[in-house]
Amino acid sequence: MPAPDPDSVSDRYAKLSDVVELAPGKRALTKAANRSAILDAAREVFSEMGFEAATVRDIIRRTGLSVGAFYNYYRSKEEVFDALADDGARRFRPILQAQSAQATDFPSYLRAAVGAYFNFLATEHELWTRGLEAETSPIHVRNTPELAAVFEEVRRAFAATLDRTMAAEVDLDFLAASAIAVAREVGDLMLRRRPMDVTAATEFVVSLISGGVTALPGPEH
Amino acid sequence: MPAPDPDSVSDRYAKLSDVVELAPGKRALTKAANRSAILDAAREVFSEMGFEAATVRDIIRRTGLSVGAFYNYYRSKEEVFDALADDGARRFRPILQAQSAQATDFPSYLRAAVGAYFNFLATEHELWTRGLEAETSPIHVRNTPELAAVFEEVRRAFAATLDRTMAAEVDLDFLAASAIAVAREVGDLMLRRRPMDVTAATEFVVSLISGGVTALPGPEH
Amino acid sequence: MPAPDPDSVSDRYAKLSDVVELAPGKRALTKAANRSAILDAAREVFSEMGFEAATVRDIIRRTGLSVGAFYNYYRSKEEVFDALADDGARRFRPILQAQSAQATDFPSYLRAAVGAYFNFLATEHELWTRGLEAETSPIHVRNTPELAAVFEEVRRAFAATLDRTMAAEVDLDFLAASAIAVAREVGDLMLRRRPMDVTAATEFVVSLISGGVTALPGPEH
Amino acid sequence: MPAPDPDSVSDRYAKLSDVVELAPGKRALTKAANRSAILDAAREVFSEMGFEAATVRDIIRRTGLSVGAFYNYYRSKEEVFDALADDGARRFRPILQAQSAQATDFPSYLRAAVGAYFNFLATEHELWTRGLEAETSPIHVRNTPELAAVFEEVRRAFAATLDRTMAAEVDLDFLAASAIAVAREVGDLMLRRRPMDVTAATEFVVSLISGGVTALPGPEH
DNA sequence: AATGAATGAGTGTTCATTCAT
DNA sequence: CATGAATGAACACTCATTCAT
Repeated sequence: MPAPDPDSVSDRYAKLSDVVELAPGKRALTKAANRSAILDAAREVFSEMGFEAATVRDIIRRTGLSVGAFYNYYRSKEEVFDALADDGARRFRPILQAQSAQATDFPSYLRAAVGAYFNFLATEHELWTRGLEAETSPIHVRNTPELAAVFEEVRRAFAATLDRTMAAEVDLDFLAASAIAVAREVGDLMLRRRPMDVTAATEFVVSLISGGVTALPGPEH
Repeated sequence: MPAPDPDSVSDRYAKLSDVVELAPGKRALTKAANRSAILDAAREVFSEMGFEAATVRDIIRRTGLSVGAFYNYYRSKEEVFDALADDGARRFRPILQAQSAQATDFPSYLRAAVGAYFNFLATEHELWTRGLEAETSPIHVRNTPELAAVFEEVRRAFAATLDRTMAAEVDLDFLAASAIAVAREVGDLMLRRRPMDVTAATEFVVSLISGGVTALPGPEH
Repeated sequence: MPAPDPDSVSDRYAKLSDVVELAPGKRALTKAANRSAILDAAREVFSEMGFEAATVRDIIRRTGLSVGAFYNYYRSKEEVFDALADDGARRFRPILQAQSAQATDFPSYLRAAVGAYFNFLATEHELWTRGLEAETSPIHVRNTPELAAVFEEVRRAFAATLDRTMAAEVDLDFLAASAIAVAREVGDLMLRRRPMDVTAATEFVVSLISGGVTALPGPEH
Repeated sequence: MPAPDPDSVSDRYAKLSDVVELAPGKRALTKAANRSAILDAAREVFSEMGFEAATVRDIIRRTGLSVGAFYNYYRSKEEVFDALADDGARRFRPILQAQSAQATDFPSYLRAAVGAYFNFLATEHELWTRGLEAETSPIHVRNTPELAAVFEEVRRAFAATLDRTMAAEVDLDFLAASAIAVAREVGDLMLRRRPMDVTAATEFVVSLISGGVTALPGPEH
C-alpha cells in the first residue's frame, strides 16, 4: 500500500513507457488485454466456486498467463475481487442513470431501477457463466463482487428517491432493503428461467412492492 | 473407520455410572458443556467469517480446548456445521408450528411465520454474537447454517399455504422467494436496532407483502 | 525408562498388592488376562496392518479395555511389539530344543530346526490371522515381531551346529542366512496352501539346502 | 485436479526456450537437479526408515528445499515411492537382459540373474546409503521400492526359465521363492563386507542352489 | 514485463500418550 | 487399577505470494 497503486481499474492506458511509441503500442494493448483477461477469468472463477475456494492458479489457468503475470496486474487475490466490483458498478451506473433520468415519483423510479438491474443482470449473466451453464447447478447466483457493488448503487439511488417522494411515516431503511432484496431474489430466479422474461420479472417486483400480493399479475401472462 | 466408532466421545449417554447416580456425573456435565461450547464457538466463528474461511483452530481457540478435543466431539468441520443447522431447525420448528397452527389463509399464515422467525431471530441473536457485538460491523448476518435450515422450513410451509389459498395466477415461486427475502432482510435490520422491536418489524413485512408500499405503517409508531 | 519396568513378559504374577490374598486373587487373574488379551489383540493387529499403521486404539478396541488400561500394562506401542517378540521366542525355544536335542550333524539339525519352525508357524498362524483369513490377501505374512525373534533363535543355533560340523571352508554367514531365508520364504508359501503340508515343505527345504536343485523332491508327491 | 495439470513443475521438457539454446538452460538444469535430489533423498530416507515412517519433511530436509518444492516435483509421497521403483527397474532391466541373453539352461540363467542382481546391488549401494554408512546399523537393507521392482523382474524371468528347463516334478514356486530369497540375503551380506566380492557371492548362491551345501565353495578362497 | 519454481505458514486431521475422575 | 476425555506435536498437502532468471 505504500506504492502508487497502478491498479484501480480505471486503466491508465498511457504510461510513461508506452508513450515512447506514438500510438498505444503492442505493449500497451497487451497490457490492457491481459488485465482484462484476468478480470474475465476471475469473474468466472469467483462465480463458479466463490472467493474463498477460488485459487489464483484457477484464475490464471484460464488466461494462459503465468502466476507472476497475475501479480504484475493485481497485488492480491482480494484486489481482483475489488476490481471486479468497481467494474460492475462502472458498467451499471450509466444504465441506471439512463433509465431513471425522468423518473420523479417512487413507482416510476422503482420500475426504472428494477428494470435497469434486470437488464444488466440478463446482459452480464453470460459473462459470469460462460459455457458451463447447466453443468453444475448453482442454486443461487453467487454473491459476486459486481453484484454487491450494483446493489450498493441501487440502494443509494433508491433511498434518495424514497426520501424525496415518500411521506416520512414509512420506514425507509426497511423499505429500501426489502425492495432490493426482492429484486435480487426475483432476478436470481429470472436468470434460471427459459425463456428469460425481463419484463415479467420487472412487472412482478414493481407490483408487489407497490400494491402487495393483491396487485400481483399472474405468471406467464 | 466409517463404522459407528465406539471411541469417540459422543453419546453413550446411558452408561452404568450415569444410571447409578441420579444426576449426570461431573464427567458427563463437562462433556455436555464442551460439546455445547464448541457448538457455540462454531456458531460465532461461522457467522463472523463464513464456513470456508473459518478454521477449526479458530473455533477451538474460543473454547480453550485443544485441537484434539474438537475431533473428540465432531468428526469434521463439516459435521459441526451440520450440527448447527440441525440445532437451529430443531429449535425453530416448534415455534413456527405453534404460531402457524390456526392460520388458514395466506395473510394470517404470513404473520404467523414472520412473527415466528423474528422471535427466533431475536432470541438466538445473542448466541451468534456473544460479546463482540459492535466490535466488527458485520453488515449482514452471515448465512449461518441455522438460518439456512430455518429458511428451508419456512419456504416449505409458506409455499404450501400459498398453494392452497392463492389463485393460480400469481407466480408462487417469485412470491415465496420475495417474502422470504424481505423477512430475511428486515429481520437483519431489526437485529441491529435499539430497541429491538419485533412487532414493528413483523407488521412491516406483513403490510408490505399484503398491500404494498401504500399499506405500510410508519416507523417507530 | 527410569521406572522398574513391570513389563518384561515374564509376568510377575505375584505383586505386593496381590499377595494380600492367599491365592492369586481375582485381581491377579484379571491382570494376567488383560495383559494377555492386549498381547493377542496386538498380534492380530500388527499382523493385519503392520506396526506403523496399527494404532493403539485398534488394539484395545479388540480387548474391550480402555486406552488407559493399555498404558497400565505396556508403556508404549513399541513395548507391546517387543513383548510379542519375547513371547514368540519363548514359545518357540522349547519346540526347537526338543526337536534338535539329538541332532548331531548338520543335515539332521537342519531338518529338526526347519521342522520345528514350520510346526511353530502352522500352530501360530491362526493366532495371527484369527478369522479374516481370506478377506484381505496379505501376500506376505508380515514381519511380525515373533517371527523376527524366532529367526534370531534359529540363526544362532543353526550357526552353532554349522560351526561344529562343517569344514571351515564354507561361508557360514552366507549359509546360515540362506537357510533361514529359504525356510522363511517356503514357510510363508506353505501357510497359504491348502492343504497345508508341513512335511512336504520341510522336505523341500532340507533337500534344497543339502543337495541343491537336483536333489529336490517333486511337489504334491 | 486429476487432469494433466499444466501447473506442476513436471516435464514440459521441450519448450521453446530449451530448443533455442543447445544445452538446457540453467533453469532446466536446476529443475533436473532438484528432481533428482528429491529422488535421492527419498531413496535414503525410505531405506532408513521405511515408507510409512518416512515423512515428506524427512525427505526434503536433506535436499535443502522447501515442503512446497517437494510437491512441485511429485504429487504425493506415494508418487516418489513409485518413481523410485520405476527408476530401479529401469536401471536394472538392461543389466539383467545383457547377462541373461545367451543363457538357455537353468544353471546358466541362475548365474546370469544372480550376477546381474549383485552387480546392480553393488553399483546402487552407495546411492542408498550415501554418507552415513555405519552411523545407523541397518541390519537389513530395507525393502526399498527399487528392490521390490527388481525382485519382481527377476522372479518373472526366473520362473520362465525354470518352467522351460526343469522337469515338472520340482515345486517351482518353492524353488523360485527360495532362490530369490537366498540371493536377496546373500546380496545383503555382501554389501556389508569389505572388500565387497561380487564374484564370490555369485558363486556361493549358484553353487548352493545347484548342488546344495556339499557343492559350496569355501569363503575368501 | 513475463515466467514459473521456491517458499513456508497454514489447513484439516490423526494418534500416542497423560491424567483427572 | 480402570476409564476415556484432553492434549498437542505431527502429518500430508495447499496456496498466496515472492523473486531469480
